[in-house]
Amino acid sequence: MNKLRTVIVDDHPIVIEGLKTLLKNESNLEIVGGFSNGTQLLSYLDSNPVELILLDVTLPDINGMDLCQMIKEKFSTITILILSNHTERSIIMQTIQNGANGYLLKNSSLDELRRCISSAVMGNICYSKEVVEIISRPTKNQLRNTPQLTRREKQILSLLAEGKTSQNIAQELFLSPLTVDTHRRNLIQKFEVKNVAELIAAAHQQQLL
Amino acid sequence: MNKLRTVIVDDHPIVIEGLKTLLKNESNLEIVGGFSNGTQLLSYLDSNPVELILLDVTLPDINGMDLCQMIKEKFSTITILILSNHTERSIIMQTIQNGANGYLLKNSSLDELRRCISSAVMGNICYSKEVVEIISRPTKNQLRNTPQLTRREKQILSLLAEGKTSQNIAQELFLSPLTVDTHRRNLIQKFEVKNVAELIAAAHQQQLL
DNA sequence: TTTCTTCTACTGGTTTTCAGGTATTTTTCA
DNA sequence: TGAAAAATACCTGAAAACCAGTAGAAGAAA
Repeated sequence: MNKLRTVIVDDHPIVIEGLKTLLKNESNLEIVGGFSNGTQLLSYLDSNPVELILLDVTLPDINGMDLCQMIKEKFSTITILILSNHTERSIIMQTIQNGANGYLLKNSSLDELRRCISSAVMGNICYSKEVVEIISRPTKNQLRNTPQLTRREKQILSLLAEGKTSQNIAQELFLSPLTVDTHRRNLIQKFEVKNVAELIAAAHQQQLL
Repeated sequence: MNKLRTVIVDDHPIVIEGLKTLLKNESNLEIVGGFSNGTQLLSYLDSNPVELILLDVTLPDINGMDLCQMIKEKFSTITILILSNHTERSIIMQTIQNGANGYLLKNSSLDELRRCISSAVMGNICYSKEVVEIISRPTKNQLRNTPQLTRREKQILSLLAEGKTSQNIAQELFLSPLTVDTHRRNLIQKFEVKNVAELIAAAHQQQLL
């Protein structure tokens, strides 16, 4: 098997150099480039074959998440590993959703990096250990504040999220609008929010929609 | 290394039997039980050591996502692999968030199952190939319909999601409430929704909040 | 410099929500 | 079977949102 042509993208040149040094003895890959912004990377990709990209999220011009998506759209066969300091769940999830094949924190060990590279190249999605924890953890926190909803309340909640008015909902469910109003009011109370807009946002955050 | 004590949970007894047969020759694991609902599983776990659970999402009493969370809270060392037919992104994501160590579709090959088991046991999160695709795919579809928002609109959108009224927002941004109203109206138009409730839901779906 | 976009602000009228209650009837389940 | 929880329904008035259209000012881009 040929060596994987690999590029490193990070806004700190030091990190690029560090990674180059760290990886130069790897038998299965060959660092063919290092870039400190997205534009450079994109123009390089246009004229050079690359198999693996180690990509930072924080870049001066295009953020790594968007960049990831752009690359995947054009060159779907390239494997992209995100190498970042961001520990927020939402960022991790979004990179994955944008097609990244893995997510590592920058303090990951070389072993983990190796492991993720080979795993990702084989088509897996691979996370470093801390990242696995981050992904799994938040649920409990979220669920702690999650109010218990009755069946009817859940139903009305989702209809509200569809932009329906109490009137509409009442018609749909063969209820009095006043009843729907009551349920709506109970929902707002249970979630401790001010109005339906915030209710929807809260419900979404707690994955109830 | 000892064999992994493994249980299978699925509402179809046939699937349980099938998996047992399929896995009985695996050198690294030993099937110690098969259950067709969550309650049975939970009471078994209370008095028997288990290292690996192959878990279905659709169960008659407790759904697999919730069950997963309950197990992880009590027995955090148990590895849980979800084995399901559900191909909806949201379900996959939620099982992972609830602590599952992997997600496979039931039509996965034995090879994939083997691969995921060993990967998951080592602390990874592992998906079967189709699942990787599902996770990565939707972005484009979502982003296609995403309206372009101006800076002000984004700002007001997120304030609306906090449950603030036009009045509140106007005060906060030193604007006329009428102006805020206009922005709100433009947002509702751009997203092609009926009201703020639906607006928030739509914005959330498109990861704008 | 002109055009386009964005941000700003207004009029006037209708509909809906929100906040404070109260109260009866079903379900649920211990 | 009896209590608790859930679902149903009502009242009132104020506040807020929604609808439809218009339009000037500032800034960016062509």
